[in-house]
Amino acid sequence: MGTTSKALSLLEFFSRATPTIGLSDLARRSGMNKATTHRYMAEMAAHGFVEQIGAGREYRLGPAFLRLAALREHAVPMRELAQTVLSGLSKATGETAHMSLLQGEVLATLAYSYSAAHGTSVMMEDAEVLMLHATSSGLAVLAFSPPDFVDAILSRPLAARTPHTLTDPEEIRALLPGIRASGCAVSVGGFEEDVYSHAVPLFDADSACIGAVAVAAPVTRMTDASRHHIRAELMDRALNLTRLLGGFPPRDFPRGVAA
Amino acid sequence: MGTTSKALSLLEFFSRATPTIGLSDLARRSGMNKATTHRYMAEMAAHGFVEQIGAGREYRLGPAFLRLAALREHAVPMRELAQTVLSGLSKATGETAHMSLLQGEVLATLAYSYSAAHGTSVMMEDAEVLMLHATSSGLAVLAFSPPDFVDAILSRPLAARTPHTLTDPEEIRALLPGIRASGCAVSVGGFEEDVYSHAVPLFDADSACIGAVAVAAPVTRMTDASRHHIRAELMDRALNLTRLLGGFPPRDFPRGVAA
DNA sequence: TATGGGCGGTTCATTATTTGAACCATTGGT
DNA sequence: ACCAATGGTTCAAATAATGAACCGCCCATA
Repeated sequence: MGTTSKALSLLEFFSRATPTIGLSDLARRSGMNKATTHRYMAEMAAHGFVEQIGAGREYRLGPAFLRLAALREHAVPMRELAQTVLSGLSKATGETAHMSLLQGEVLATLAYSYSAAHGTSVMMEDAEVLMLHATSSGLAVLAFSPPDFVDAILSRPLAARTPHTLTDPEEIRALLPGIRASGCAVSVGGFEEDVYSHAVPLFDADSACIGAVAVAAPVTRMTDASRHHIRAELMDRALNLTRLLGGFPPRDFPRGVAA
Repeated sequence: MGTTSKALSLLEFFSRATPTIGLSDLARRSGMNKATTHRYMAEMAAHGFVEQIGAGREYRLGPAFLRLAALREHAVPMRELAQTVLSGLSKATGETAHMSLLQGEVLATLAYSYSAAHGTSVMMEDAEVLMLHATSSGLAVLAFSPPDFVDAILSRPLAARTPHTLTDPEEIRALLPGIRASGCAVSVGGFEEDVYSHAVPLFDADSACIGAVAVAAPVTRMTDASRHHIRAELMDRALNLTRLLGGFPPRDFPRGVAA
């Protein structure tokens, strides 16, 4: 791992929960030397990737990201495409639809859409990070990822987000063939209690899995009929989104509507 | 300059005009060795900052920026950014600085900052609403807005706030090319009597005009020297604010310091 | 008002990392 | 068949990163 990687990895410590981090704190969290941390942050600050704020001189993410995100979106209007597909999906299912992209070993939420069909909906956060083992989206991605990647993920400790989170690597591994066969992963209460979630993977131009689109509903609202309906809509629209993004499903991806 | 800085500087070569760049091309543009360039890009690709696309394996900005921009947006509200820029501007000019955003067909004041340099200052109101035809900010916005928007505004009755308010649509229209050329609009007593006001437009990520930042001074205090000084500071800092907000000035926006 | 512990930031000899000319393997045009 | 590009890799030489100890500061507690 090079110097640049180490510097960039410092950015991973910023999140919704911790939007600003002090120098010592950051050094502690990252396990890096304080001097090293300071040098990295100073270099990134020079490029607008981070900036220091106020009295404590704490660091936070910088303005450069807004500019670069705008350029990215201009070059690849992924978010815009995703948004329209998700709007249609949430409208068709009456539930919350969201899309997340694989970034390293987690999924980052890129876009979501709520439905006004019911008084309650599953709520999402911007830039929320989803564990691969704890969500339907994660399972969908794992099922269509290379074996060594799956091994790498499942060899790490699997944190339980809820009492229903699957934490046994072999149990998870056993689910994957079924997901590969159906093209759709399911998680009940694995990430949030009382959330029933379906997910279908997304693929890039090389048929590599790059993320997933999912529909999340309150468990209380799920019936056999709604499950079937969600599954059909999700499969159809996720495949469409893959195509819109310029990707191709793998040759063995189940194209027909599953039973 | 450290390794990380050099790696990050590679990102500067991506723009709207050149959204994707090949390895050799990037090495050539940056003046770096090809091997070095490749190592940098590989490290940044591992973090999702860039990704390779298609046949030529060209690089483009990666999806990580979308997530980090969302976090930045969450951590730093627009008002706070505006406030710091305005503080600097009022301090530098010794006059009142304010920023307003286009909301429908009027400008809404978002933030302002007074200076303690003089015994008197132009006073502002919170959330004050500014008419587009009666203020320097409004003229700045009109000058950089689409023609149909300008037509819509100027076809309505134009109320006179003071005896000096411009109310003739054609007279206003005639001012716009000059504002476009200089990047800076001026109003003397159009909104409040005895107020001399300069304004520079703000732009979003699509180079659409979203508002303006302005400096308002008592007419009695204005000299050629102070006008020139205000204009220079305003241009500089307004452009900076556009950048901080993740926006881009239009390509034809006058970047150099006007005479 | 001392004092101790936290903070952000800096130093400099030691050390590990970056560096780049030359090198493949491919591709596409002539 | 060739040439000139491309993206990518190698390895000894050279340079840049590293981190324990340090500074000055602020603030809460004694």
